[in-house]
Amino acid sequence: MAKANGNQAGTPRGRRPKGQGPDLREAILNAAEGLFSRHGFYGVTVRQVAAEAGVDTALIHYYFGAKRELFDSVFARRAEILNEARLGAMRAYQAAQPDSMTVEGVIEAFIGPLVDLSMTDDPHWKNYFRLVALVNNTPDWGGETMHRYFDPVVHRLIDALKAAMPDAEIRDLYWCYQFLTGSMMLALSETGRIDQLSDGLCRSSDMQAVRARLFAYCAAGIQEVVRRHPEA
Amino acid sequence: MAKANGNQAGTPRGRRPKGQGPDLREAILNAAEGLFSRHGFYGVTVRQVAAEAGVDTALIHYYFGAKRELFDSVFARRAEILNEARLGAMRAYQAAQPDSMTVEGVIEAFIGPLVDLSMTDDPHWKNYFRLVALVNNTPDWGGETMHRYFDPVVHRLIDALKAAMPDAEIRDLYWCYQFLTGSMMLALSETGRIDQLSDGLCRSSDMQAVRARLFAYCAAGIQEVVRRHPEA
DNA sequence: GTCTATAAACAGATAGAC
DNA sequence: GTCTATCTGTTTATAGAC
Repeated sequence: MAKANGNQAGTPRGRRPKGQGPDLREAILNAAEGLFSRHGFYGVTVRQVAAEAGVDTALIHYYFGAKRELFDSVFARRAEILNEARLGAMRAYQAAQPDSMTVEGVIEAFIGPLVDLSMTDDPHWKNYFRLVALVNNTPDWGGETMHRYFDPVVHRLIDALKAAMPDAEIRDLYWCYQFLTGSMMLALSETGRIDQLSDGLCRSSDMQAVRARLFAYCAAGIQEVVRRHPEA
Repeated sequence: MAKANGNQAGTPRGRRPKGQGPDLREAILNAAEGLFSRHGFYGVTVRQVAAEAGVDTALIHYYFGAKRELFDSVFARRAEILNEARLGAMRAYQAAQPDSMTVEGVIEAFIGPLVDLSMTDDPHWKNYFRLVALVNNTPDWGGETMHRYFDPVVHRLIDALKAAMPDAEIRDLYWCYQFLTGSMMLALSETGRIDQLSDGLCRSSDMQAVRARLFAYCAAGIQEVVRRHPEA
């Protein structure tokens, strides 16, 4: 990934269009989100985004500058909303169960909001989660991006887990978080793999099935690792 | 992804070069493997592969044809070896414990060979696992590719889990497999994310730490899901 | 704000010399 | 087998008309 040339002064990049009819800026972001999430950054051309959004390529550069800045705008747009939802859920749970937090309760507060958003009628969140999964799995520049946007809420999770299990080793919690996020992101990105593997018995779009299993799965795994606290 | 034009007759694509000095065919595959695994299919140009391998682009087309065929060749090359290693480990475990298989034992037979190969001095396996993780996370065409190469060994895992837990619901096992593979692939692709998140306390290259935790984590999770057998 | 037109660079792929 | 040279189409990005 090349260097992202910072916005020069004077260019109207990032400004919202006036409130007149269809918001083309949002249309561009939605189109880019869907395409990037399915084909990756390099697998999508600016022209495809323009065609999908029903605008010209020049307009995309007018609003967002370079292609990479468009991608960053897509990623950033829902990150704040998502972080608010998660922090709210975790705060609410910690407030409701100040002295009897369970591991599974903490996990549910951390993952639940994502599953809920994915089950909304709004299909854009599914695209966004696919995109986050893709970034999370990008060794090249994904780590830096995840770090910038999502580390605070993850540290909040680690703290809550530590509160629920005071004897837990911090290193174990970090590793368990990685296992957890791998499962969560794959489930949320709905790759269709499980449909084919199970010959239709399971459908990757079945978020109800995920909800019914993922929290318990992760909670049991974490507790077992903490219980053994390996020294390696 | 465009149509893959089938090999016309007469072209020497896929043939091995004669045994003379450095094997350029393998050099190309190794270069492509490393680059594709880090930047994805569209993020790598044939010219980059050629430069990395120290050959000309024309030679790549001579050996492999189109870019997509090169990618498929990279993916297929180690798939067979990997499947053999896994099937061997699972067969060996089932033979050693015919009547007392544990869930964790089955899991270890399934994941262990990958961790072992990753800990080898040969760095190419790490690249390959990164590549598989990337394909596994590609909604577009990844499912089909995974299906073609890896479904048999996964079904073998499902069967072994069912043997270890006769009362288990098949649907639960498929879902748990998805959770498991998400954790496993993320851990094996060594994205560096946990290094940054934990501020150096954990290193994603520390396969010993993975080995000490992942098996127990997955086994406990699966057993808990099976124990509850949700109906959703 | 939005589009037309186009510049400038780069991609995948092949023909043909050696 | 391997490389030089090149064709052809596409890509990002911008300048400027409206």
